[in-house]
Amino acid sequence: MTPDELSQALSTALASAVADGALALPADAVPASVHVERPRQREHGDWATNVALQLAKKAGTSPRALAEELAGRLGATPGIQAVHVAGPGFLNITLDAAAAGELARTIVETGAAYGRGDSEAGKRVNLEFVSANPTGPIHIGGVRWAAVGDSLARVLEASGAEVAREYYFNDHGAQIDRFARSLLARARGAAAPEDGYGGQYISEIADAVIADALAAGEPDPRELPDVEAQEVFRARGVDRMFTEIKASLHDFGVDFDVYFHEDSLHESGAVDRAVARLRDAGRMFEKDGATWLRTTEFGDDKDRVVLKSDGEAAYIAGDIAYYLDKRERGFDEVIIMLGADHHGYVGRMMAVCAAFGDTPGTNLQLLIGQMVNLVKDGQPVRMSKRAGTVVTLEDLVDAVGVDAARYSLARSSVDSTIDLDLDLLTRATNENPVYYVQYAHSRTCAVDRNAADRAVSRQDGFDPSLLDHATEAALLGRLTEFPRIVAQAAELREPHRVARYLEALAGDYHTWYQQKDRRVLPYPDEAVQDVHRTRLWLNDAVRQVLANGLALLGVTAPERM
RNA sequence: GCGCCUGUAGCUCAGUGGAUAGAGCGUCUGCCUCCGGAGCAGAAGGUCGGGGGUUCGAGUCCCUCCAGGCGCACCA
Repeated sequence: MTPDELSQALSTALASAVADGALALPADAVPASVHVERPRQREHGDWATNVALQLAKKAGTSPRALAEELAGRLGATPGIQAVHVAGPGFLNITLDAAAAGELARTIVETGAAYGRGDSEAGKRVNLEFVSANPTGPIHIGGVRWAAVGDSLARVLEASGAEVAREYYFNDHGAQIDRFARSLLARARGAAAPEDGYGGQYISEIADAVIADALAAGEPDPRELPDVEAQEVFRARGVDRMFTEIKASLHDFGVDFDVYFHEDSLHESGAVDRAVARLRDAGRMFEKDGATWLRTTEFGDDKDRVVLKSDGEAAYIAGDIAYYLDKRERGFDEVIIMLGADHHGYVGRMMAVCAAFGDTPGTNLQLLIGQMVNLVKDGQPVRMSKRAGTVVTLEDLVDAVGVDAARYSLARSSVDSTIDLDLDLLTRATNENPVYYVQYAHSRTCAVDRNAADRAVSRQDGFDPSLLDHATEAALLGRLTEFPRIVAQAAELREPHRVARYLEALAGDYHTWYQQKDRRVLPYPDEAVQDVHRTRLWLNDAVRQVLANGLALLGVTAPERM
């Protein structure tokens, strides 16, 4: 019996009580589905509901009386072993072992599809994340979005959404000019320009640009006049950086469907078109020689300049055009993950969304994530290129590997600032919970290998009623939750819930495994019996769910460690 | 000054109104006579930042104060 079926049974019990006149509840107060949850305390059964507490007042009765009424009607339902009324009016439900144990077979037979659902079905989602500027390698802050964003995309896809992963490549404007000037200065052995970029990578990129140009049969860009030289360093430098970023993300297991170039919006006239459209809609006004969007009309705290008094487009003009472009490509939900240092954009971007006649929060969703801090010896370390405390994506992967990096970044809520310990990165990595989960998975695989040797197979003799131990009930209950966890992670845009779930599941598995009288394999002097075959189903169900969950996080599920 | 986020065990963090607030790491005590000890069982460790309020019930919702982070451009 699944939680959905149980919820349905409760709903039916309520409806019949109302129909009988046993319950004086208005028909519209009967919930279509009753919320059931896993109680924290094992003694409280497999499932619990507070529905009696919530409806008692409306029904003009006491919570306990209502609960008793429901318990009586529910007791006869097949698959339910016991229903108890507890505390102020909780309904605690225990399923019979066979009904619960059936799940092991269901999961194994469903395979990789177990956990998938349709809660986001029919949605076309554009998910933008990372979008780091091409003026340097991706540092630790961007890596967090890579890990979380890609997992979110996977979770949304598992819930039925069609997802495009998109990277906004910021290759237009003053930052890029500074980048180009920095490359040129370095190439000519001059000091970095004021507010330019000074990292070691600048030298490497500058050298690469020269090599690329020469290889292409072009003159040495250092010898060109300043303006032309800077243009060569800009174009080739950005291209180099772009290639590097793409490659390191790929090595991290993150591939984008679209790398969108900001420059293209300006070149194609998309910016002009978007601005014209807002102007026609009466959302723009002129003041002080500039053209403004009246974002205050939609809740922003101040109006925004879109076209500066010198005629140039302000940065937001690109964002406006980009948003419109995504919508015109047919995405009904445009999601953008941003760092906390960009949270000031929320008001203006939501206003842009509304100005186009769209619904903020639906057509446009901005997810703000907090920053990653570096910590050494318990003290915060400012990221500084000169001090060598910039941790890039590649540094992180070199230190701990892709699995540990992705997992540790994806297992926390993005609302929390993360402290990353520099010493921990360079020391032993076994403290990462990813190993706890992966170990559980490889254990299930070890059991499978040994089972094959002992000729224990899932061929015949599956008897779910044999899964009657407390540790088995706990494990089955946990396995039941997986589809809900995935749906919830998608709905709330919180993929870290998957990681936390896997840790709990791994814990339940280890506990079960450790029970000496619950071995999958018979002892040497013992014959293979149905209990062994049946437990193998459970073992394999756990393996499947661990594998499915790790896949949602972009982490491997090793068969051996 | 205004806005967003955070404050939970020694540390890093879970906990979208439920019952006795959890995990990992760290500390202490046990467990390899058989499926992998990267594991398990147990112990110690908490005014859930403070104070009000809503509710049958608040770590969770509301108000307020305190502390920390991040923002408040005709920069990108």
